[in-house]
Amino acid sequence: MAISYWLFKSEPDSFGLDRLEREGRTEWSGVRNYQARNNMKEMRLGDLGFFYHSSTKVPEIVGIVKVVREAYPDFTARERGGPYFDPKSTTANPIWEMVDVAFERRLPRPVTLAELRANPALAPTMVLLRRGSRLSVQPVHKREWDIILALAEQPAPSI
DNA sequence: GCCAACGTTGGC
DNA sequence: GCCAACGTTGGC
Repeated sequence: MAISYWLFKSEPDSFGLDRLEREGRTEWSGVRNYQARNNMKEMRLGDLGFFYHSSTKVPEIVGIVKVVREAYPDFTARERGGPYFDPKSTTANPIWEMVDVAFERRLPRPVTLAELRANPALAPTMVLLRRGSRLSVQPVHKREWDIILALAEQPAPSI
C-alpha cells in the first residue's frame, strides 16, 4: 500500500521546525476545521508531510514530517478555558481529532511559496496555491511531492 | 497593518 | 434553508 502525502501549516513563531526537530515528535492538536480534521483521519502510519511555515515574512516549505500515530481524539478540545476548548466536543463524542507527527528531515533548502506559485507544473493543482486557500492540513499529490523535492535539491532561484 | 477569502453562527 | 454578520487566516 502506497503512502499518502500531506502538508502541515505551522507558524514558526508558535511552533517551528526547529522546535519539532528538538522535540522529535508532537501532537498535531488544535485543528478546528472539519476539512483539515478529515484529512488527518485519512492519514496512515508512515505517511509523509511537508512542514510549512505560514504567517511569516517568507512563507515556505522547510522540512518533512512522518505520521507516527493515526487520528485520535484531540484532548485540547476538552480543556476548559484553554485556547482550543470546544463545548460541543465530549469524551463520549469527540469532534476533533489529531495525529502525532515526528521530525523526519529538513529539506536541503527551503522552497518558498513564491517559488511554488511561479512553477507552472504546480500552480494549477496544488491545494496550497488555490486562491484564498487557508486549509491548515491538506493533501499533496505524489506528483507535486516529487516536483517539490526535486526543486529543493537544486539551488534557490535568484530573484 | 491591511484586507480578501473563507468558515461558522444565528436570526428569520 | 437562507444569508448577513462576524471572527479568523494568512499573504502581501
